[in-house]
Amino acid sequence: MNISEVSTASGLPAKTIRYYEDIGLIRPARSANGYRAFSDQDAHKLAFLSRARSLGFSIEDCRTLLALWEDRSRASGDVRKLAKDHLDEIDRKLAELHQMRDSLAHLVKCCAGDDRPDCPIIDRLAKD
Amino acid sequence: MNISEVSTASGLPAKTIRYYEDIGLIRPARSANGYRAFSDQDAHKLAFLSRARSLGFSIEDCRTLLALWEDRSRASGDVRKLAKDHLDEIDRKLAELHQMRDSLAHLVKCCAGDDRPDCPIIDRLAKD
DNA sequence: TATAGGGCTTCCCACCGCTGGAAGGTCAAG
DNA sequence: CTTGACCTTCCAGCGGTGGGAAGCCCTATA
Repeated sequence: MNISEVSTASGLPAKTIRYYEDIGLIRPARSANGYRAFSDQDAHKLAFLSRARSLGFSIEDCRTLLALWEDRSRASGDVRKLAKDHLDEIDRKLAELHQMRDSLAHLVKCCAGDDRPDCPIIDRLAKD
Repeated sequence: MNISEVSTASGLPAKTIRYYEDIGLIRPARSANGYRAFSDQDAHKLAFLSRARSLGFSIEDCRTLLALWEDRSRASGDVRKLAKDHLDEIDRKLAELHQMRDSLAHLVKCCAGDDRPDCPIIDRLAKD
């Protein structure tokens, strides 16, 4: 398989796939002409990576997850811990974003949004 | 005021303040010794920036907000639009994060997290 | 067989918003 | 006179791509 094929199959841009090789997440073979030659296993890995990334795992987490995937004697506890830590991090970000959203929504609601200069949003930022 | 003083006052790291000068958000004067000499107005601007950033506005949005703040003939509608667009963006991110969180929470809940290798998290990522 | 087009390669730069560190000038206290 | 805290500039790097240049390779058509 050439890169465009695994790209379509995995949903990852070719650029991203080359980057993943650069940082050692995958090691596709090379054809005689220098083109990357992806095996089915490479394609599976890329699909795995694509799904892990879409769940928000960092590249380093993905590296660990790949290793755990390939380790048949893994402990599911290790996977769970990684996922739980990530979940906690997401919850932290969610709380932060919610906080932002509520403040902002309140300000937007209070602002007349007309031609006059008076603006509670600016006032809040300036806090004068 | 030297940089450490406005840093403490605004809650922004000195590095960040220098960066803000670099990109033209503030233009503090200079003392004879080459040190930045911040006026009260500079300090106000930095506090404004700090609050705007903590509401998640991008640097470019902050630049616009600063200009609107200083424009006494501004239309509050312009401020409101900026804030509303940002709010919509936050809502988009919140939805995306919620989606991640729910998928991940489900998987974490389903995983035994013990010494055995069977793991629904890995299974989902591998989708074999 | 020549040529046109697409796909592939490597390489380097840009993005955002800082952050760290090195190398060196300045200032106030002891 | 030295120490140490503060300030300066500059350069590099983070994550995770994306854009684009320069150049090779492959296939199809004229």
